[in-house]
Amino acid sequence: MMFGDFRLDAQEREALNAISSKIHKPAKCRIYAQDEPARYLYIIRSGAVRLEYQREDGRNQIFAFLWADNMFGTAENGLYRASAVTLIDTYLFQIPYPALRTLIEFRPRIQTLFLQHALKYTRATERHVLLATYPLVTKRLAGFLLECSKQADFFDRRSHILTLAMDRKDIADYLGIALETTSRTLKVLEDMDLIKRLSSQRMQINTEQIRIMISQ
Amino acid sequence: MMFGDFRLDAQEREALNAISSKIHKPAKCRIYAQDEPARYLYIIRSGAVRLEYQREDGRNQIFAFLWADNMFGTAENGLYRASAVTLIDTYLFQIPYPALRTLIEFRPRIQTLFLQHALKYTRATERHVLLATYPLVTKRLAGFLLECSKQADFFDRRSHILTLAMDRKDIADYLGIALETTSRTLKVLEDMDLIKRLSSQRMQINTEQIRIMISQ
DNA sequence: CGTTCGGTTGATTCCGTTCAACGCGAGTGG
DNA sequence: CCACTCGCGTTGAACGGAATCAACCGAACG
Repeated sequence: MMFGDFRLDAQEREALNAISSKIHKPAKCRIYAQDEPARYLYIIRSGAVRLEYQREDGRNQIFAFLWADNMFGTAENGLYRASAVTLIDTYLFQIPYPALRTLIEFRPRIQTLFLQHALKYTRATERHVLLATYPLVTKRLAGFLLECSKQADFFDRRSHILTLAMDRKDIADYLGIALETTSRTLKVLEDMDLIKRLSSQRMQINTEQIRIMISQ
Repeated sequence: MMFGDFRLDAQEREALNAISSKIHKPAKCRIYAQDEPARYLYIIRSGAVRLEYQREDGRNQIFAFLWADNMFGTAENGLYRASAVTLIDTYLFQIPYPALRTLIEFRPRIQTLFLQHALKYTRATERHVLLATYPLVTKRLAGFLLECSKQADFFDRRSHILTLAMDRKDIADYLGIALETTSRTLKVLEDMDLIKRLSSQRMQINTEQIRIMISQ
């Protein structure tokens, strides 16, 4: 990575802190809506957020699920490109764009942080493309579970138990499939002994076997 | 956009120029390969490039088609994430990463340029997700043609004639469909009077009607 | 004139969508 | 406490669209 080792120094961190406010949102709460003027940039302190895009034809596409330490709220022509909605109880940093721009003029080095995050988000979106274009839905979903299991907060490495913060519709809208297919395919994965469903939101997953299945 | 109005000043441009070399690649030439150590960042002066990702299962996924003024060559853990291949005769700026890092330490403001490009690429990738997840292939391909028609170098606004720099396989690998489907779907679009094929690489396209079709 | 490569077309198969019904737990009010 | 509803997840049957495998076409090239 280009700036993998970058860290803000104490002064920079404080300067950024000075213009940020800490805010809280309960679960299933809209933080902002698509096409609304982009006033703030957000950083997740804890919780989870989905970015969703409303298509002209009425369907919904989820661009990303975001976790602690991720950033969101980038704009296109001054407007938010997608809506941001909390999946669960979430705490955020809220940074007003005008103040941020001023800060960056004085301390251009801070941009590295944002460049770092932009590159991270881009990689995630590329992985998203890879998932969403698997011709077989089993691979899409299996790959999605692997992706989720990278989130330490929601995956226990000992017991291999994954807790999903999103519902079936969210998964379907992320992978571009019908929500019934999500259900059915989870069953297929269970029949292949790749996962064991404990409840609708919790499952034990066999990461090794899943990886093998995907690469075939 | 966050830094839509940013421009390098004369000094900065010169400093960046000093560490860049101008190189040339003929059509269908590999610039670098996936998983190779990332030594250079590239900016396209003229021409067109595709970024392609080789999957474990042997299939190929194209991440993006890039045109003049675009940047590519970002790394993950020091390695290129995808291969870069020219579609046509292409002229590039080649910027070595070590020199770039040093330059940025002295002139951190230059980073804005890279942040700008990263955000632009991210938006393109999000549009890619939207295209690749249309349930109907006709919409995927139609949307792709619209996307291509944004490139002034390859689309004549008067005659509405689009020149494709990529072949059928590339389009298929970009949209996640079979190459035969690309052919068939072009025929469907022609039967719907949305396009008129002049040759395999050139076609006249009805952007208005296509937009309407997609939003239904 | 034969070869090769990219593009097109055809027939069959299969996978995911659609529309519909059903199950189940949580919350609510009588 | 039970009946009812509501949201969410699951299951079933029929349909349709894209993949696959195969053949074919035409232009470029030696």
